[in-house]
Amino acid sequence: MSPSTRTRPKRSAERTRANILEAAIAAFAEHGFEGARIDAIAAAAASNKRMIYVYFESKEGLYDAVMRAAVESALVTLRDAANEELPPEERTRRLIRGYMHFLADHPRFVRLVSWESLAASQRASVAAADLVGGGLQRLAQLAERGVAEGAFQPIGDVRHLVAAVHGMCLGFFQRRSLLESLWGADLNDPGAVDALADVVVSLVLDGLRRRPAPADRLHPTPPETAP
Amino acid sequence: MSPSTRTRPKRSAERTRANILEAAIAAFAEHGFEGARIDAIAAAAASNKRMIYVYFESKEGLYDAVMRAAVESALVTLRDAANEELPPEERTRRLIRGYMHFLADHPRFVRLVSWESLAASQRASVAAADLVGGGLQRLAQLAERGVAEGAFQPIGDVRHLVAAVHGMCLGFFQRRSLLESLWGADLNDPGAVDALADVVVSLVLDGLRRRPAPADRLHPTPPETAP
Amino acid sequence: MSPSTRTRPKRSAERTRANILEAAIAAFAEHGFEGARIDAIAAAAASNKRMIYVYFESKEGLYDAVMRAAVESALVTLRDAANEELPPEERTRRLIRGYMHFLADHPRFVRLVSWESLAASQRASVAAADLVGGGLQRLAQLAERGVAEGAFQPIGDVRHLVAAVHGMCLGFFQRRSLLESLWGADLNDPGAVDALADVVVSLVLDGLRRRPAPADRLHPTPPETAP
Amino acid sequence: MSPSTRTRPKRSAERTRANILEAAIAAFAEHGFEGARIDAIAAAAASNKRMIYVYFESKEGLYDAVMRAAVESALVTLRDAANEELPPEERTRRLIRGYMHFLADHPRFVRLVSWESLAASQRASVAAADLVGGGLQRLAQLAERGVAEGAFQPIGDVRHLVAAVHGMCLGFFQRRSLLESLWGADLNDPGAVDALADVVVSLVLDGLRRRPAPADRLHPTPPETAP
DNA sequence: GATGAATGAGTATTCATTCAT
DNA sequence: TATGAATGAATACTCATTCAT
Repeated sequence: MSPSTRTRPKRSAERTRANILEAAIAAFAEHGFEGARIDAIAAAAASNKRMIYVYFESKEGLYDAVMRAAVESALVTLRDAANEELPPEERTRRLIRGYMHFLADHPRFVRLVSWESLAASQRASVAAADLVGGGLQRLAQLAERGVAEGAFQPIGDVRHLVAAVHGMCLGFFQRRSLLESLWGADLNDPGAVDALADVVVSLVLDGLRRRPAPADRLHPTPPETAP
Repeated sequence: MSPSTRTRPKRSAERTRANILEAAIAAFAEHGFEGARIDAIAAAAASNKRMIYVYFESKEGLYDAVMRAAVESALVTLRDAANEELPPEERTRRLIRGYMHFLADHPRFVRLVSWESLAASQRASVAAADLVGGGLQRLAQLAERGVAEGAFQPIGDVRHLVAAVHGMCLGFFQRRSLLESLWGADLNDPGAVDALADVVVSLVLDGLRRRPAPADRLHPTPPETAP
Repeated sequence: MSPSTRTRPKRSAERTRANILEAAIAAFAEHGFEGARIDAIAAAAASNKRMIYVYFESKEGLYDAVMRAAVESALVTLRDAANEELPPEERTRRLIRGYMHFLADHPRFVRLVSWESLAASQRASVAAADLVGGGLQRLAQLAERGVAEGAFQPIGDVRHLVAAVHGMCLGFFQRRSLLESLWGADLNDPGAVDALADVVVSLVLDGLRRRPAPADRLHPTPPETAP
Repeated sequence: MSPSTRTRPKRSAERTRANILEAAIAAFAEHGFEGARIDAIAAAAASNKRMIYVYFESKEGLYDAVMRAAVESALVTLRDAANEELPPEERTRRLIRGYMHFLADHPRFVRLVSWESLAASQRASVAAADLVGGGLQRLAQLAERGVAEGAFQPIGDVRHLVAAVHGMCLGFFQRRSLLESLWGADLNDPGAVDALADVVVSLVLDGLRRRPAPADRLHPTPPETAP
């Protein structure tokens, strides 16, 4: 019995599972946990309702698998960007750009995370919270390194800062359609996403307040230390 | 006490309507449109299911009333803050602080808006979108005035900036419980909210990148104090 | 206390009752017992739901009153036509014409009777059955008098004949809209009703079969008495 | 007996569908559209409520299927009778007898058509109207052929005549229980139906008015016996 | 493993009817 | 007498889940 012949049925089983998962991702992203319909998922997967229960045990089980898959794919995509060795500012720019492009390219991920954060009180799918929590902590470490290296000034709690940046980036894509119609823009266009990312980067690095020419920079910014 | 002056009739349309609306706000905020149960709302309002249909026509009608009420309360709270005549930086600080305190004080509003933005593709409750859209546009005008007055440097599209700030503020409270447990903080504490708001304000006004202070920075920020 | 002042409230009470009854006739005629809505009737009567229960005790009570009123109005209209002293043929013509005009002028009566005959198995409103039954018996007596007077030939059971004629007449108006659209006719037009009545009269009196000229009429019709 | 040849699987879509349809025919015939209860139909079909929606989509869908089935069965039964090549009088007799026996044998059909004609204004189930309308037109053609062949004298509009006959026949069975109790007869007895049909036939062919027999009337009615 | 039929608990909605004023 | 609010039982319809083949 060659391994290839033994693999055939398993292949098809895996494919069924994958089809269901794919259909479920689409459904849960679109309608949320309550709104998604098992019937519709089975139909979209060109499979049978019973199979969902065979492979995933219940609607909740399926939902968990969906969240796990989404988080996993996010991790894979984002890990690389975070690990590059670059000067703090450039690393910041890269991270923000990378994250925003990921969000732009994965609207279903954005929606899944959003639904999940709303339902968090009721269901116990820790996956998403872990992802966000873990990601935020990692970013906080990077930011602290920037401070330690003297590139960044310490404003308040670094973890707050990180959460703020995360909110900015995610927010654009949570309100994607509203903003697109408000701006007459199309966030499928990578150029548009770059421009948006640049706004975030500028804001994070330089802020909004106009300041005098760099020639006479002698004191650190906090004005109350002045007199 | 004559019966005609009795102010608390047991059968009062207004009171019943208000009870139902209150219960519905809680339910829709907690479970979203699909997840909320008419039965539960009627029970929580200590009223009868039928009354919901008398006063609100349908679940969707009730939902619309809830959104309208939420948006209205938000507008009332925010209008004042936006209308004050103050120098741009101070106005910015006030607006951000005011908005964040509003969000901190109205977690149900945060959830309602979040559910709504997810369901926007399916339902046509324009209320929330209008609020956010309108609010963003108003803020954009304010920011542009700041630029015109020479207080702000123009970074990218002002509307992008405004959306970014909105995302920051709202994001904190969308992920409220996650962040609270991550930070060991309690966002019911006004002080904690102030601190968070200050991070946002600092970020918006000054950015993160450390730069030498200008020679003539002798006084606190308000520019109009310089003769 | 003059009778006129004492009558005032009674007048208004009677008027309320009459309004309700009128609205109920319309509603029951249009939608039948199950389909009629108490709410709609109260609204159409520009009165209050409670009044219906005050005056008629229940939906069924109201329905009974409606049937009684309908039957009564029918009796009033039809009694005269039947009591005239005329030769049998003319009386037949008059009766049929009169009945058909009554049906044409009272579509709600037609519908009420039709609903009732369908619901007869379930409700015990004998009124309509009595009317039809009583009317049929009266007609049967008239027909028998015609036979006794030698004007009519006895075909089968006279009661069958009467039921057949009743079915013809009523049937036109039970299928009124279908026939109107099929014929391109308008049964509100008295002329059209007359024409229709003439068909019935001709059929009843002379039948369809063409027969030889009247000159050589020597024997009574029944052919089996011939040889 | 191999399992594959087993003809009575406990789970058979067709059987379930048929059971539901049968139960629905009974229910709609008995109570009409509004009065029929989905719960009761499911119970009577020894099936599950859900199945009704799987097979028929909605109560209205089920009702349509019921009407379609009823009409179809009527058409099958009546088509043959109408297509026979016979002399006009005999064809008339056959048609009337056939139709009346069909009505006597299918009381549910009578009730369904009656409910439908009352509700016609509200629902759009064209089936029944089409049947009656189509049937009437076909009969009208037959009658006109009789006139053309010289067997019938033209009285008024042929279409009126046909509607009248239809009303007679249907009317007997719409008022079935009333007439049965009035006559002390049982219309389940084919003989009784025949007698009733003969009344209709006599009326249609010869009318009621007594007239002297024509000289050459030597033989019983069937004209083809005269050489 | 895969399929389609079946089910029971639940969901929004409606109705006739009855209080309270 | 009249009014408007309230109610509980029912009604059409839906869903996740489980048999039977």
